[in-house]
Amino acid sequence: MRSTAVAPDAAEAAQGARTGARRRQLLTAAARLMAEHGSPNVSMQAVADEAGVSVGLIYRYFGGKQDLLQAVIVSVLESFAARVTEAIGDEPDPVRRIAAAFAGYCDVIADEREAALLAYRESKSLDPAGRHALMELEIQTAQPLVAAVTDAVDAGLIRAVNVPVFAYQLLMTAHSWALKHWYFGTRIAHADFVADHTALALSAVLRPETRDRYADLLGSLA
Amino acid sequence: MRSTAVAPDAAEAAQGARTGARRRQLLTAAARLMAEHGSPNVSMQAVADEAGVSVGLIYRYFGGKQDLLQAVIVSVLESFAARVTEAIGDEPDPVRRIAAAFAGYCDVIADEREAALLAYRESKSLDPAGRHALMELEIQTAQPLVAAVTDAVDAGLIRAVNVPVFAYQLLMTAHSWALKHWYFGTRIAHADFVADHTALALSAVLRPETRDRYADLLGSLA
Amino acid sequence: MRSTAVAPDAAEAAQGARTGARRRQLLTAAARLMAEHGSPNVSMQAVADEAGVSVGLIYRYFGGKQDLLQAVIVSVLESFAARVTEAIGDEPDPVRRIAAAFAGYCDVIADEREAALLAYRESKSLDPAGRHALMELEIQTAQPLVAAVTDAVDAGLIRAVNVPVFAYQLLMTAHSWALKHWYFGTRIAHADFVADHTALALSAVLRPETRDRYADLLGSLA
Amino acid sequence: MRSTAVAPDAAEAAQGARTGARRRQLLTAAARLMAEHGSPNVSMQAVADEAGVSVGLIYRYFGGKQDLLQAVIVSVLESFAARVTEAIGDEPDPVRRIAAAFAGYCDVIADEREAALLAYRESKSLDPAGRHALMELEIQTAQPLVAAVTDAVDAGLIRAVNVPVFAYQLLMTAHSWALKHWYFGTRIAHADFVADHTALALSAVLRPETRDRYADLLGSLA
DNA sequence: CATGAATGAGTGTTCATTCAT
DNA sequence: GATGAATGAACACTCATTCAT
Repeated sequence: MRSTAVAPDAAEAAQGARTGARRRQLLTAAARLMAEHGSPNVSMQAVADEAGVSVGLIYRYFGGKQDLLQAVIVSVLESFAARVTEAIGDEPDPVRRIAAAFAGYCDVIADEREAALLAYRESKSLDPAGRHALMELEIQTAQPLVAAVTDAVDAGLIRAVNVPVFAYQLLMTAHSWALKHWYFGTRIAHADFVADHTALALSAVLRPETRDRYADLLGSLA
Repeated sequence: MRSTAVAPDAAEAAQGARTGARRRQLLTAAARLMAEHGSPNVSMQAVADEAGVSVGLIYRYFGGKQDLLQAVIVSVLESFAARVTEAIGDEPDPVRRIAAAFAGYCDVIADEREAALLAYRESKSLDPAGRHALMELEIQTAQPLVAAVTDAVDAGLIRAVNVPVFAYQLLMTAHSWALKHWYFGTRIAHADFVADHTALALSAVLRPETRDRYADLLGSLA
Repeated sequence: MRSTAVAPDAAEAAQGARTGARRRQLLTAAARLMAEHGSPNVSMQAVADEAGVSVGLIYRYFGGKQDLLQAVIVSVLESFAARVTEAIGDEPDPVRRIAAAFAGYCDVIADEREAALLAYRESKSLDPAGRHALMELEIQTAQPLVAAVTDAVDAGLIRAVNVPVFAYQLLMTAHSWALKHWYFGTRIAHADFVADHTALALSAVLRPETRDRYADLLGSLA
Repeated sequence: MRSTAVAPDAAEAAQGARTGARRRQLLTAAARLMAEHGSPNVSMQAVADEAGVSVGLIYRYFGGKQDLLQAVIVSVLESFAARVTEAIGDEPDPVRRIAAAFAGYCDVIADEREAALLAYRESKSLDPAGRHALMELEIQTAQPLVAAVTDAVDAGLIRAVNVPVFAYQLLMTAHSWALKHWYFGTRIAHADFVADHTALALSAVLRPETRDRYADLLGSLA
């Protein structure tokens, strides 16, 4: 180290920032390519080229290709979780919070359809530890929705459904826009897709006495 | 050779049978390995070993690895379609036919969980023609369900839902048992999973005046 | 053997004839393909297909691919030798016999240009014995020419040239039509090529006192 | 690194030099093996072993086996052209320049007999573009000879022969030392081969009035 | 920190050859 | 004689990974 004029901790912080930037740069490049072509069809050289760096550099920031793949998926899921949390905001009504969370999931996935498929496609080639980390992350991402459903049940607004089953149903529905985009893409607008599924899901669980209160969410099923 | 008087077409049939048997043998081996490890992680040598034949032989029956992969997926989907059709039987009531078809899908997928994931994971690496063939097949497989929903709407038994959206919702739900088995597997029995989702789906669309007739399908949501 | 009514030796002769026919059939097919694509690019399967038989059958008539290749080259060279001998006829004048032999070589090679290149291209992949056999054959094929030159020298019609050098010069010239066809093919008609080279060669060696006698062969160099 | 002040272009030049050295190293190894065994009988692994590097490295410098083969042939022909040009020197007399060029060709080919055969044997397996490049190169290589013959005709020193036919005759004669070395090698010394053919060729075309001037080139045919 | 040349194990694929029928 | 299914060694080529600079 030639320059000793910088305080160690400041240097570390600066380095940490630079390190974080590099990681993000590499993750973005890798995510773009892997989402488009599938991780096995993306060479480390291609990632390096996309990021505008040399191959060797990737190994300073990631342990290897598998590690990079896992980091990519984690970063994708984390960004999903963040966007969903933001989408819900501070809606106090549990039922409307369910609808908001569902819409949030749907929008995020519609925005990053290819990225959303990554986890489905590639988790098989992750090691058990990586797979477990992913599951934890996904459960966390689902948490806002699970909490909203629990609240709605506790508040007597909806029937006493099996909470995880119902919540994951909504999650899978959001995912299905990506998974079956070849089917839905040409048959229904995304906004209608979200509205229809919101109506279907709520129609299934709303107590008769609360249906009127959410008529706007039930649409034609009101 | 039992007899030299055998008619040529019988001989051809015998050869055809042998050829068909080999194909099936190879497809089975490939399906097992690819379902377990993912096609990119399965070498042709591994498939040959699993099938107990030499590598070269695979190329007599399939054009290459991609062709083999596609044949595996097609054969899986075809067997799914056949089993679903059989599961429905000749139920005359459209609503009960929906329930039967859904249960059929769920059971098939529960039986062959790993195989069901193949199409999701690997279709990215198929050529456009292959992908298109797969989509056609999946649409065909969904047909019984779509028809049942259409009949139920026409008969005025359920509300006027968007048929493909509702039908694919059920399909995705069936698939979700495989896609999220790490989650559901330890939290709910498959039979309960099917019953809960049947109840949820029907509860969402049954007209108030017909709910009583299908109370057995609605379970706790009746 | 069902039919025992045929005398053994007649049967053998018939069999020999059939065997010969098969060999020729296979050689023709192999020669066509190997001349066009080069022996390494021709599979045994391709030869079998071209000949309309099964792969296995080739191994009843030839020891393997190398043996087949050698047989092909030998058969080509033999047919060349036969055609050259025929072309010379019974010309009594040694000088005109040189010209006739040279023209014969040239014509044969022009007729079967691709076949003529086989020996040049493929002899490297023959075993020493095969290579030696080929050399013997080529020397035999050159014999009429060597004899004619020797006679012309002995008769005092041409200068005392180094016979093999001069004869092989003519042979190589004939071959050069095939070897450099990409060059000559678009620049000179084959008849002119032959005439020009006949004139050049004879002009080099004819004694002054005999030039007039062969003015027709010397053309513009007369 | 002698100095860190080295200008960028110097660094680039150093790298270019290293790259060039590697290419040459690989070309030399490939040329040696392919000339000896024929390109189809030389595996990339064998080339790598011969060059003392790993297989993968070859693909950094050449596009593949075909590209390597073509590069080998091109490099051989280029070195031939260079040596021939050098051999001719600045001989002013057109006839003597013909003799010098011919001798140059002969010597180069005698020196690198095996390499000279490469183009003949392997050009069939080149793609059309590669073949075309080779033809261009060969025409360039022949240029000094063609020019010399043209000059000799224009100067009235030799008869009005068909220039390309006569020039290529000489070229083919030079090549024939390599093509038919199994024949000539044991029958005539290379120096005599060159002298005899020089005499033959000039004897064919020299005008009577100039023969005396070149008696030294005509040898026994004077 | 950053580069990219170098490695070598591993891949999909071909094909000469054999042999049961 | 004739077939063609089956073999398995060999090939060209790729790419994750390392390390000298």
